[in-house]
Amino acid sequence: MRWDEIDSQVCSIARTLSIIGDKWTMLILRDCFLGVTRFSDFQKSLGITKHRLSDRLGKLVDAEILKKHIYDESYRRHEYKLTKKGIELYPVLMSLVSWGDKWTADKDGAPLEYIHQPCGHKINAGAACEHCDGAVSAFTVTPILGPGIMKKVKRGELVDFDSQEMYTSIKQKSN
Amino acid sequence: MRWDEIDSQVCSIARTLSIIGDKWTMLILRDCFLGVTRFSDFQKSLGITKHRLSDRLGKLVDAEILKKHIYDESYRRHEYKLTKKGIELYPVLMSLVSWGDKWTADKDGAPLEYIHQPCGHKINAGAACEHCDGAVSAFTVTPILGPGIMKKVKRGELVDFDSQEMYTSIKQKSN
DNA sequence: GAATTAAGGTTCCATAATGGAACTCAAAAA
DNA sequence: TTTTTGAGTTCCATTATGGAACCTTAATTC
Repeated sequence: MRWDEIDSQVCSIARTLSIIGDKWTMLILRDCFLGVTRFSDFQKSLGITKHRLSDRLGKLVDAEILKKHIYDESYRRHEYKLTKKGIELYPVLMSLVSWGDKWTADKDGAPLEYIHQPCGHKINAGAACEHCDGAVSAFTVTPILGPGIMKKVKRGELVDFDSQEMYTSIKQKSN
Repeated sequence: MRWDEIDSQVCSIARTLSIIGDKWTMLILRDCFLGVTRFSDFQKSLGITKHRLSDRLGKLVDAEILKKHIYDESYRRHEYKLTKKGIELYPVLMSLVSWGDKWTADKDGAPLEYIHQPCGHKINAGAACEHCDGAVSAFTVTPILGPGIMKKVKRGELVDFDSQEMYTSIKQKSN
């Protein structure tokens, strides 16, 4: 079976992966959840080639996971924003984060941590807040810089880390 | 940036995807959680070519997500079993299922449903049981056949559906 | 007001990943 | 003795990807 036939399987996982199971697509979505909206910002953050990014964004728009909005008529420039369908992919991303934090993190710890707004505590597990058991969604969580970034910044590493600007803007939002 | 450099990103999602972000790997893991252990069963269920399956299983073993056990010394035949590290990928799979059930299911509904053993109810959301709010893990859930399979079977479709045997064995386990 | 820059792409080509089919190998069954 | 089965490998044609260069429109800079 070729991969482009995989969505014919009677399986929600196969059908989901036929849409977002591409190598780059999940990282594009990660950036979306962190507030990235413009073509050039995705490209800087990911280091993906332009034609590949163009193709992937187009497919996400086709799948109605992202929507293209024009934000400057004279420039004809747009931003890509998550739809409701896209926002609901949040638990997928969060569960990847949880697993990655536990099993792939370097000695510095998690690069980002996630705060559950209703209760103010860090989220540890897949899609439930350890502290209050409340439901977790993209709207109730704020990302903050975690030790995995902070320690490296303090040590002067990450100087030409392309995503640093992004993380700085996150930090400001969370202050 | 090439994909094989992606694990250098300071991001748990990127590092996780560098291990399991491959097109087929998640589907192999899906089968693992459904109880598939043998090379030929993976191949039948997935329709993946043998050399690709061989490569992917090898990488999962290298990543310590699967462990190879010999189950028949004279035949030199083995089975692939999830390690603790692998079992903890369960929330990732469950969140893909939830999203897929909601956004990609056909009119028949979800192909499989998941029962939370402690309370006996279906799981709806990412990683929490709707009914009792208890924690969800691979050990406390039993898959049963959902309407998306059952209705097709009743209509006589799926006759040469390769995975049918697998689903039948699931059904028996859950009876 | 000519040249440069920026956003958001597209085109071209060489390299890498993948699918399909055929082949291997060892042991058991017919 | 031949065939079958599990678990792979090898070979080759097709497809996907990365890198670099190019394009277009509008704005800025010299």
